Amino acid sequence: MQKKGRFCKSLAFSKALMVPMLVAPINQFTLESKVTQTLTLLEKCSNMEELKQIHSQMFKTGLVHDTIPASRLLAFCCSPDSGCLDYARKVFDRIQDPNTFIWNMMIRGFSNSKYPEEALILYHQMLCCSVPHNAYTFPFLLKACSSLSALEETQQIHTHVIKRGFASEVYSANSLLHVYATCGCMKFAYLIYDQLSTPDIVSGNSMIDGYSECGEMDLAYEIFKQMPAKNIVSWTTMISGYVGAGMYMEALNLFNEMQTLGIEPDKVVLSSVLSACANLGALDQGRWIHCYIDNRGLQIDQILGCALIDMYAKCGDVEEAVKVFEKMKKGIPVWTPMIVGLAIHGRAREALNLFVEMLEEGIKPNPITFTGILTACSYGGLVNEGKNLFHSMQRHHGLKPRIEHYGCMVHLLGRAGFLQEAKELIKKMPMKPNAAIWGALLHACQIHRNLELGKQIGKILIEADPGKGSRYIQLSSVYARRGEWDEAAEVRKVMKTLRVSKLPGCSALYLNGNVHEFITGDWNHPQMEVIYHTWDQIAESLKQEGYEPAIGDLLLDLQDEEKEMAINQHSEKLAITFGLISTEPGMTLRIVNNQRVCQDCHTAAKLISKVYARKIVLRDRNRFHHFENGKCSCEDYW
DNA sequence: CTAGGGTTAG
Repeated sequence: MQKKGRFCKSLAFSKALMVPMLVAPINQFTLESKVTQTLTLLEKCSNMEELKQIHSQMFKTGLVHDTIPASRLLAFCCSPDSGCLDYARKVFDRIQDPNTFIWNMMIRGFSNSKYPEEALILYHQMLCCSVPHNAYTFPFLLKACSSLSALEETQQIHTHVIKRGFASEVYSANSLLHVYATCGCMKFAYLIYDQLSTPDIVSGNSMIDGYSECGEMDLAYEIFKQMPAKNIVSWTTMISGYVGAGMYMEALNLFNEMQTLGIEPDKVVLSSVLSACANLGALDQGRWIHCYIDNRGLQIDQILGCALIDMYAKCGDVEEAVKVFEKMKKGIPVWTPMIVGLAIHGRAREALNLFVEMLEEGIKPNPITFTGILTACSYGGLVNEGKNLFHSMQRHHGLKPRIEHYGCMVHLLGRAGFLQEAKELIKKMPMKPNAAIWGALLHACQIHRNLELGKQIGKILIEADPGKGSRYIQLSSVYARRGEWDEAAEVRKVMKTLRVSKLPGCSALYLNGNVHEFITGDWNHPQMEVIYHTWDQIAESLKQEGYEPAIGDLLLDLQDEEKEMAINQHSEKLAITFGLISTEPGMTLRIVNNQRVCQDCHTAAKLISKVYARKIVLRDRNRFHHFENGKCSCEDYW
């Protein structure tokens, strides 16, 4: 009975015999030569089709029950790229008393798969079968815990690690440490780290990563600094930790230090550094890295290409981004960051064309592609295209719109003046609207002067995002615009009582590799006297062109003169002024600002581009403004 | 066998 069952199962495997022979049959000589031949075949095997043929030959030669060839067979099935875990499972189930090696392999297979929970189930079975553990068991198993963020299971396994005497075995200990670190349990992670008699580089790297994830950059750096030996992973982890925490300058400084020490960067650390450059708008550094990549002949993979294109786009040099994209197009195409890049520069039509081309090439868009393309539509005022794309997301691409896509749509509708429709969409959306959604609607209310709705939304917004200063300012300026000064002042007072502060406005100007930072109202730049004096002259010449300081949105119940003074101190103006006096006539000014550019600075920049015949490329919090000959690429809606 | 990377609405 049992035998018959087995035979039937083996038939299921030999189905592969029906397809043309991919693998030469085994000559049946001695047992030893059969084993060697099978092992050689398994080594050369490159896909499941071949594997199935080898497997069926193993039935014929009887080698299915031989531990070594059977293990090899399983190993192939468990490999993440070309294997097939279902098949592995079937093979495994028919092995009598699998040894530790085989159990480990199965656990590893599932921990690297889409179903890591299966690895935990297997481990449970392994325990039931009283199979001994070895040094490989826990690292594989804990990898599954780490992908599942399964803290409770990790703690249980932790006790097993101790009981079975693996607590001081570095691989097991490091694996445990890593799970705790990725789950944000730095107390436990530290416990393990502290108890290791000689923590190694991997232990340290996991600690750095863990602290970075928790935003504890000082502690992360403390570990980094104290590590007796570091490798490229240590540097990468620390640098990308800084990038994740928004500490881009620290990331670049550390990268420079790394190079001073003669450590050769690889593509992993370079993609992190490129991200830092992108966020800072540090075009020169970014270009340097691009040159470095080319000179070293480093292979540009998808991630690196993505980082490069994003860097060029966010540093204002879209043309260069397009060059990189075109060059990569044949090999590893990176459409999404290119579409996003065109979008933030307001080049909506080009972004749309690229999207169409991408579909024609048969490349599947992902959710980020859609945020990019919807952003492009909203900046370009392409309402119908945007609506159609939004609907096609689910209908044609099987992607459920996420909150950020609704955000794009609120912005798209709001920008075009369809405030009610935007409001309806928020009401209809299947998830709870967040601050970004309300913020987009409120901004549209301000732009289209629907102040009644703006007041309502402003209140909701503060409830949704009470810790953010700019939200109070937004509401307060709605009141100010209506001339309701008492209410405006009241909002400000609440802000003060709650000790919510507003991020100061900051603009950076990049000149010959140096960064010049200006903060609104700050006089700390050595040439500040000259800058303010020059601005007064510029303002005079702009006024002759019809410039009137736009003080209507200012919140405070100040005299007009005082208001004018307040906007004259905006960091954008200081940076532009400094740029005008520090560069040759005709040179493009590149400025990065940390907030949404205000109405007045926008108007001033437009006029300056005409009067002083300068191109100004201004990156604000959300997008780029290219000022040229009195006009802005955003067409005055941002 | 353990550790590191990119693109995400306003």
